[in-house]
Amino acid sequence: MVLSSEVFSALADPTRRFVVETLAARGDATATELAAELPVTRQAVTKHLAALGEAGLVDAHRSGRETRYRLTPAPLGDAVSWLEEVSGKWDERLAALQRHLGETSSESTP
Amino acid sequence: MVLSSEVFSALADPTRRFVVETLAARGDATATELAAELPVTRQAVTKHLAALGEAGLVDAHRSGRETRYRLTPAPLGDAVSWLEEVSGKWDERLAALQRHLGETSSESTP
DNA sequence: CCTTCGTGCAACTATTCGGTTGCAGATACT
DNA sequence: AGTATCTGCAACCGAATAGTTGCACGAAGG
Repeated sequence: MVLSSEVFSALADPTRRFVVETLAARGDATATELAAELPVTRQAVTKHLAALGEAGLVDAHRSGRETRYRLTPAPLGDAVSWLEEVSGKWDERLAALQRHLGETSSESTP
Repeated sequence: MVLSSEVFSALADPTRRFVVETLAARGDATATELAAELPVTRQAVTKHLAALGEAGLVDAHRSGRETRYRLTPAPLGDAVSWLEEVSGKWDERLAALQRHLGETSSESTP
């Protein structure tokens, strides 16, 4: 179970999550457009977009003098897989414990 | 869609993810036990466990002179919800775009 | 009682990170 | 052509973070 660490790191920052949400809703945006809705400068947003790009969550398309960023949500699925695998292991461990308690319910109860 | 930022932050660190995986598989562990399987000191693991605790992913139970940590996986579900909501929005935006392209396929294409 | 084991707390360090300012290069508009 | 936008790159700064070492304290066992 070896997951790209960058996905969770990318999603750890609130600004970056806002960018992801906005891209999911609008489909498209430039760094300047995103910065207009955020309390940070355009360059900060550019850095965040670079981080998201390294995580494979976003890719850039330059048309003319503006660069539009788009969501590539595949890594989100990887993250979900990891989370569900962990949750699953935990649940089955709990179930095993319940079963064990049932089997030994007639034994000593310290 | 306001998610506790701490969940993704907690999961951003590889050591912390290893701890979560281990706790999911074993159900129980002390900081010293976890540190034995990691290239860091016990104190580092304790700090990581504190971070996971702040994110609500772990809670501590002291019995005698040892403190055992256990997984509390509820926040993982919150993270999955957020991820699926974003993915969902993206998918429905894609579908809307497809529909739009279908409707306007006979119109002018500037 | 004394030793040992496990833990918790504090101080300190190096690196990473989010953010800024400043500037140069390319593209559109009149 | 000349000007106005939009972008990208680099340097710099403060705060957070992952890690360490050192020490003191409570619980078990001889």
